[in-house]
Amino acid sequence: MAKTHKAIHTPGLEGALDRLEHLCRARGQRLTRQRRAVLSSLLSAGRALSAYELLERLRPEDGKSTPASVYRSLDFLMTLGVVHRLESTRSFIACEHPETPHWVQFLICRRCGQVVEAEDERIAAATESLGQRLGFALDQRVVELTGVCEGCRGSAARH
Amino acid sequence: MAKTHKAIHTPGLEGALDRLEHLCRARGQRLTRQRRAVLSSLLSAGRALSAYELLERLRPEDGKSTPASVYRSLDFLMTLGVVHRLESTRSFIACEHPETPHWVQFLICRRCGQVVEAEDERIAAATESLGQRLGFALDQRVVELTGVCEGCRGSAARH
DNA sequence: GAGTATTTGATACAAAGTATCATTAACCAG
DNA sequence: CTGGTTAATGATACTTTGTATCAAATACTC
Ligand SMILES: [Zn+2]
Ligand SMILES: [Zn+2]
Ligand SMILES: [Zn+2]
Ligand SMILES: [Zn+2]
Repeated sequence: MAKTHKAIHTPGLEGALDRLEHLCRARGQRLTRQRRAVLSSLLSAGRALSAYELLERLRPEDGKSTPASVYRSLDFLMTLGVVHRLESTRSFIACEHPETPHWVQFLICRRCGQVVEAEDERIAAATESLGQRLGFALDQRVVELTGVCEGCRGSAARH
Repeated sequence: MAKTHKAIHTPGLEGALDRLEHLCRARGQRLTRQRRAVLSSLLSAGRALSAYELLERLRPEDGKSTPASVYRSLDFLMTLGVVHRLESTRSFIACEHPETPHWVQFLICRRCGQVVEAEDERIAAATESLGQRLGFALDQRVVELTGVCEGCRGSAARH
């Protein structure tokens, strides 16, 4: 009944959890067990998960998680910027470079589900300038580019 | 019991329905009453509607519409390019310039719900080039920029 | 270690989207 | 203007995704 963390070796997991702790402290917000579990689950998944997939991964460790509580934790982690939501797949993914606040773009492979988080300055500049030109004060930018990744195209001779 | 169309005067409605007819004919696809009704309902709404809002607007004229059939019509109209789906608000909107196939961006006002459909070349070029750089063959680009429109900022002195 | 405000658990529900299969209707040919 | 054919719809039931409410638990401060 050792209750030590499972020694999953996800690169950067420890660092990410430390960062989470600091972020919470800096903002005077509480770091709860579930918030930690949600982030760490997303990190070790290594891919985007729906809220309910996430819930299932939490269950073994924490049988009393509910959809509402998972969504609450996800919302919290998103305001901290350490988790992003993919609108076009209704799923959530851990941020790949949460050091800085950022406007990012996602590239999503429709075959293997791989998601790459990019931070392209041309896109950032172009969207910002479009917003200004049309008189919008933007506060959220969803840029999700779906297609087929290189690997999948390679292994797609037929079909 | 006159079953003539209601004489709603939405600018461009007739033109849009004609275009729909031609598109269907050109592709050898069927133009059904419901498909016409869905497009015309979206057009006269003049804003984005959720599938269920749309369903309610269809009901008075066509009491036997169901969610499934509405979604089917929407999917059809989207493949034709005359309707777009807004991922970030889970809603649908008639295309504002369906003449040409296009990659568009949406600006969405979070206060009044206004949606502007833009076709910005810098964004198109930048996203395409990002895709190439990362090895993705893109087939879908979701660019949805949310903020507050000029009008709403004006009338927002307080709050 | 106790106090307090925040978070969570439990429950129930709302909203969004899909599967299946028998029936209907759009289109075409004649 | 018939039918005949095939794609689309209707009916039904269900899955997935997301929220509201309020009492109980817990993270943080002192
Ligand atoms: Zn990020
Ligand atoms: Zn792939
Ligand atoms: Zn359009
Ligand atoms: Zn507005």
